[in-house]
Amino acid sequence: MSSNVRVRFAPSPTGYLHVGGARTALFNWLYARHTGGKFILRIEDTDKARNTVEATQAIYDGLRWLGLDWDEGPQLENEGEYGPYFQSEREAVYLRYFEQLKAAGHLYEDGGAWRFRSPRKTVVLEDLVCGKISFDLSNPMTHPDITIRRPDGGWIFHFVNVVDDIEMKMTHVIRGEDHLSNTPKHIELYQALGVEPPRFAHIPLILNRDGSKMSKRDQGASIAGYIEQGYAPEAVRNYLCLLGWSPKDNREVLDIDEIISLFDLPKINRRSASFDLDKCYWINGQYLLQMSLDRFAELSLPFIDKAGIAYGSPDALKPVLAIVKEKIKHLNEVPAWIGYFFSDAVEFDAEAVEKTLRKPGAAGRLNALAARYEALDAWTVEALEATLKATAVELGVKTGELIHPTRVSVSGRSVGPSLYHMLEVLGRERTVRRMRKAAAELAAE
RNA sequence: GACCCUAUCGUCCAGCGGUUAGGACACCGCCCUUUCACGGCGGUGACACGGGUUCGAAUCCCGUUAGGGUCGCCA
Repeated sequence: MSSNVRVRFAPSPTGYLHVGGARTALFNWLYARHTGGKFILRIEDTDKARNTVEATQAIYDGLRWLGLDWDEGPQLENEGEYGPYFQSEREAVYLRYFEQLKAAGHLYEDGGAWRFRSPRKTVVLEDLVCGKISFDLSNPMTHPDITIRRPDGGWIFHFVNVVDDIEMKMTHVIRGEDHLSNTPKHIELYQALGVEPPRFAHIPLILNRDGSKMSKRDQGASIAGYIEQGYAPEAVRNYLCLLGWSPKDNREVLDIDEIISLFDLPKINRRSASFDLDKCYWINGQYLLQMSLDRFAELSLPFIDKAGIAYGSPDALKPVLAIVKEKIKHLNEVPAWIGYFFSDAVEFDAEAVEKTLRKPGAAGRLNALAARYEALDAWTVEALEATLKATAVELGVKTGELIHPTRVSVSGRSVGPSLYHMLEVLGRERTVRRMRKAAAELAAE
């Protein structure tokens, strides 16, 4: 399916990609993919002070991480036919439109700056999300003429935004509701330029749990934070889709292809949404649980490498990841869950040692089980379990008296994957050695 | 202050004139499991308030209140 729909995400470089911005980009992207139209990225860098290479990079990184690929814009082999896609490089275009407005008498000078003279009428907006809204702009006190050019020649957002949307042939403008009140002014500009305005869709804002506006410092505000904490991009994207949109049938964990086919502008809520990190966390766990081992390994690798775990080859990693995968909620937890599989320098959790290893008789039980394990024919999950249970009967203790000390002695932790699977992957030699070492250290105390 | 938007469990989302107001997260029980999770079952918990319209209103209208947004030579 293809169409003439053209939508854009037009961020200004601020050094990070805000979840609100990411969600706006996402909805634009969804609409483009749903309609078979084009998704355009344009960098609104008219504010030279904040405009840095790193700040722009953060936008690319965030969008790419979320899988929001753009069809026209920076960083592409073929940027597209309506470039440049940086406002800082579009001076000539703005000048042309500026002269056009001036010649038609829409502009007047004010202290070196240039203002647009409002026609002072009622402007009616047919918003795809908010419906029909009329704005009475007749009072200059409450609706002053907007400035479009500074005395230093710099351009103002309202003007360049409209000019670019005209030049880049946008059919729909999907943006945050914070622009709703600016829209009648933009429409006046379109009309003065003799251009039919695009269709507008103002999407609700994302707020904090307490209803306050989300700022850079708030938990979950920056996309970079999700990357660092080990969220799966598909999970965050899924969660963001649910903020203001739903498939209307109570389903929540949805494949992106299905979301694309179901997504549409009129189905977007009008109510602003509070950001719920708990739910995002839950969705992430669902994705981790359901994803393939290969994908899990791919996403885990950066965290494993960063922790400096010497795993040898990726093949050695797979069996370990396979048994911890279902336990993990955040990818950044992976190193702590797998470290003891790749190093004998096991970190012992003080509380776990205290509660299980230091119990009376633990050393003796570990040695007894270690001896049975050393003599075991087949090192399999089934044999490991049967032997442990038989040993417990022999010793006249509950199986837990064996399971817990064994777990802590080999992994240093009281939580982990299923014990028998863990031992199977760890191997006989290391298992027995670690159990005996722990027993010896306990005896020496 | 003016203008604009919004108002269903703590949070997200269903509901679009007749429902015991549904699902999810979180929370609390129980089950499963001798770790931690997953999973299963159950529970607490909402139509902001006041007027209309209607046989009948969470749903439509008006007002009040509350929250948010805009009113820049920021974007």
